[in-house]
Amino acid sequence: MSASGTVDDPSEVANDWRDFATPPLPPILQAALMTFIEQGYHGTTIRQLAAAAGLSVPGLYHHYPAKQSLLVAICEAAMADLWDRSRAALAEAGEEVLRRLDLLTECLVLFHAQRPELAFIAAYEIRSLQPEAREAHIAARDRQQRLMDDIVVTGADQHVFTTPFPRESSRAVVTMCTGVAQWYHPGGALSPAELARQYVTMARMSVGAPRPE
Amino acid sequence: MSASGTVDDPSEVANDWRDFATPPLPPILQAALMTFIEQGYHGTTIRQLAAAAGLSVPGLYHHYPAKQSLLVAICEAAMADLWDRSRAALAEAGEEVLRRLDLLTECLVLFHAQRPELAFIAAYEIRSLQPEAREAHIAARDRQQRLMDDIVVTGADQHVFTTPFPRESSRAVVTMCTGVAQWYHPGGALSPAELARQYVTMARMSVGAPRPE
DNA sequence: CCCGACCGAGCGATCGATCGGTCGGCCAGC
DNA sequence: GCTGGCCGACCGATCGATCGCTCGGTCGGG
Repeated sequence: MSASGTVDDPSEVANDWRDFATPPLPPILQAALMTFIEQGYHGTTIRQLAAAAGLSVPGLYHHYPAKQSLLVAICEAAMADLWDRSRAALAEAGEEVLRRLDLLTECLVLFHAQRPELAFIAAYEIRSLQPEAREAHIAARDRQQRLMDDIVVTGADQHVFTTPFPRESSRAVVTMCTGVAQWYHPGGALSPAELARQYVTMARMSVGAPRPE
Repeated sequence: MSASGTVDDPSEVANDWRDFATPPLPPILQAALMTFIEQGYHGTTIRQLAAAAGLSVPGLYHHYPAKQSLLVAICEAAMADLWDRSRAALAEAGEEVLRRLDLLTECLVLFHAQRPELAFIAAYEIRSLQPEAREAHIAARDRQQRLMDDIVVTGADQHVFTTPFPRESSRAVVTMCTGVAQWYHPGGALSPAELARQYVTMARMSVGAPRPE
């Protein structure tokens, strides 16, 4: 909303889906995210959230009307960020299915390696969302999954991918990319870019596409 | 059915790792498991747990000394069950790495399809375990992961698997099998056995092994 | 002199856990 | 065959602590 100081201009993210320099969340939400990661949503108290944000309890309520709204804001930001990056990656990829598979896989791995906390909460705190927000979140997740489904099914139709089970292979590829968020942390042996290259190869193997050179 | 042993004999589970007929948990823990699935550990109250078990609050405390001990008991049962089945599957498989990959994959998929609730809690409620129990749980998980790691690394050494990244492929295979618990439910289009056959093929593709006929 | 940002104090509700019981079945002694 | 004692299973009532949240302020910048 504010014109001057915001760093998270959605068009900026969409134009460079490989860039993770700009923080994805305002400070209060970032502090809440880290606390939710460690203790879970229901395991975190309002007082802990306020302390993590460097505020008193009423100070926190001045910015967000309820504990639930913090989680909702985090989940919405996570899904929107991944969605924008995915669309940008597919726009860059063009129409060839193999290249679309490569870039969407790269995008998924980069996101889950660079924003593991965001991805973790968005994936495993769905139960803590109240019904309305949960439905919206699930719809966003299904829409995201469909990006990969379309690619793998199309590739199988065109006999570019030889998998006998396109839908299951698609789910498996997305699952293994999503799983990166559970163990990767930025100081690891592999850089996110190197990791993404490995996963591009593994994704190709999983759907029965030729390996890159 | 079997010539020796009773149905409750734990060695029987180890001897028939494909059988999921006998309930894995006593009724109170089973009720607690379903409640944890729906609302998470911290989101569940002692009163809900007691009601789900058909008991009063003190009645529940008569069987388990604390809320935490219910979660610990569930996690321990889950890890022990999967571990016993995996050992039995590998014992049946013999020494050939391809067959070891096939049977361990089948075992993982069957478990995660037949016991999705157990697998889900064991995987995503680790944060809710107190430090001591959490360490033991993580050790059990690492030991379980190592079963697949050894197979894939050995297969790559023997040039039976052509994957350029044995360790990463192993993690990817386990991740995609584990992911089954997140979406499969027993009334689905595929039976657990059919699903396992698909995943055996996908696991082979992921590590670069020849597909089955 | 007003308004957005923020805080100390405290609200009612609910949390996990505990206390002092009740009740039915089992078993030894006679 | 009866009885007194005992124990595991279970419960109503309630504990102190803590929960999410709110009220009535303070205070500095415009």
